[in-house]
Amino acid sequence: MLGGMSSRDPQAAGLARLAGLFADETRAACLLALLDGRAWTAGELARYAGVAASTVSEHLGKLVAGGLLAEERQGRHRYVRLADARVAQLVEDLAAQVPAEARRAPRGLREVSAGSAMARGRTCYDHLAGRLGTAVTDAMTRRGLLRQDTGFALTDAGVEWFGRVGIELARGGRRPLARACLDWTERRPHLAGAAGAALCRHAFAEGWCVRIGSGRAVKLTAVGERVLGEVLGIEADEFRTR
Amino acid sequence: MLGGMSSRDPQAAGLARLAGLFADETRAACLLALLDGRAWTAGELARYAGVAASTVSEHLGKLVAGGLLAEERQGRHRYVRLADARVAQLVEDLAAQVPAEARRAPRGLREVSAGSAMARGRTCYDHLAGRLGTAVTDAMTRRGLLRQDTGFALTDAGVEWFGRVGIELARGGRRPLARACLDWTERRPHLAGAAGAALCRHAFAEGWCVRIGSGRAVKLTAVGERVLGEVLGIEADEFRTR
DNA sequence: TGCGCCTTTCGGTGGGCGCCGAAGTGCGGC
DNA sequence: GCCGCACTTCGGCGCCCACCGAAAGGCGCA
Repeated sequence: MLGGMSSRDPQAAGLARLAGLFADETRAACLLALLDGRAWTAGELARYAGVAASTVSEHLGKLVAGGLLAEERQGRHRYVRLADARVAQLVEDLAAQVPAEARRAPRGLREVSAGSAMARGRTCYDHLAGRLGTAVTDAMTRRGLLRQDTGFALTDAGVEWFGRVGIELARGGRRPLARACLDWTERRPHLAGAAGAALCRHAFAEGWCVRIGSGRAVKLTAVGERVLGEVLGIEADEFRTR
Repeated sequence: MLGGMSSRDPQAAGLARLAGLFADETRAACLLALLDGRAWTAGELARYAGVAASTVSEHLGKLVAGGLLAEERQGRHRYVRLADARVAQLVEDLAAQVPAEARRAPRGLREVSAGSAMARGRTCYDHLAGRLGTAVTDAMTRRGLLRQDTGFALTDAGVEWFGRVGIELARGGRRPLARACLDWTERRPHLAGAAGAALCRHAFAEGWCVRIGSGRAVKLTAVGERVLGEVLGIEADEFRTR
């Protein structure tokens, strides 16, 4: 009936090719690392993933060719980052389906404290995640700014809230204003989309939170704790206990 | 530095393993076929994918072991279907990222007419898609039953509408009531989630639409055209023109 | 009970690909 | 202008895996 079976169904072939980009442990590790939304050099990724520089170079070539990464050459460095928010969402969606038992149990004091810092707060591409992210999302839901009972959308009061706090929402773009992103550590949704990104950007700009070291972990400042208490009514211990 | 590099990062390993299930053209073709939400036998999938029965049998074993498919043995037949709505959403999400140019251009009159039937209306796992799906979604948005401007959620009026039409919404489940599903043919979102599934189930039960032959294409009946005009104000030609 | 269909198991084959080290290229710094 | 560092290219190795045909297993039907 058919011999070599070259290109039977382009849809299936495209899906397989796309999935193939994720289907390698080293490439998957790179994509997960890049979920912090920042640009990494090839060498950093090689050290992070524990493979030779030549190996990671080939992987990055495939990921760029496949449209998942954007690259920027600066002198002798090659910086790569996730191509756009759609790619970031795809990585999130796939990672969220990974069975929970396949998570790493931290070994040693160093990893435990790094892990708990990540659990407290971190960036997820361009928005806030961890307990910090879910606490903000829950508070917005409690206050009627966000509704999750019939889907996931800002309410009119929520749109107004953004304006009152001084965060500009870019309407009209192709990107949805609000969307749910499943949190790995909390196993509950937090606010993503254009509004989540704007909120995160504002939080850093206003000093509500700062990055811890060079990682994706994020720490709430004293200012941030006070402001979030004022504008969202979040109690201070909500960021610590669960 | 490191020899075998066994299990470096369980998260990355899990992601790679999951993606690996999609990363084969034959398995991808099976998953896309199963997106119609129904159960297929192993033999049907083998013929559809154009490979030997023994080959598809091995693939199904992996997909079941990986949790993507559920199987049911009936006599000498092995029926498989997508494990749950989460898996279906994952397949949709991945398929939606496939570059548009990788779509199959239909060849021959038979494929053209089958393709246009699919474009008019079809099921997408457990909800309606194609022009039928987007027409319903657009009408609900126009009437203020669904809001897409600040996310994607039913409004209070929308919840009430479901009750008035006689569709029971299962609240309280883990599944979101409304969620957007990107349509391949229309390139626009349509209603998915628990509400989309309930609407689709109701539409079939009330004879608003029927399946064409044994495929996933769906045809609106005269009754359905009239009822949708009454309850959503959809003009008849909205299903045909775009 | 025996035949036929659907499915599975098994052995074998070929190709694809992830990995490395070594050599090469280009840029920055001393 | 030379050295060093970041990255890339290349050759080669080894493993994994999709594929098939042949044979075996299980079930329905006559």
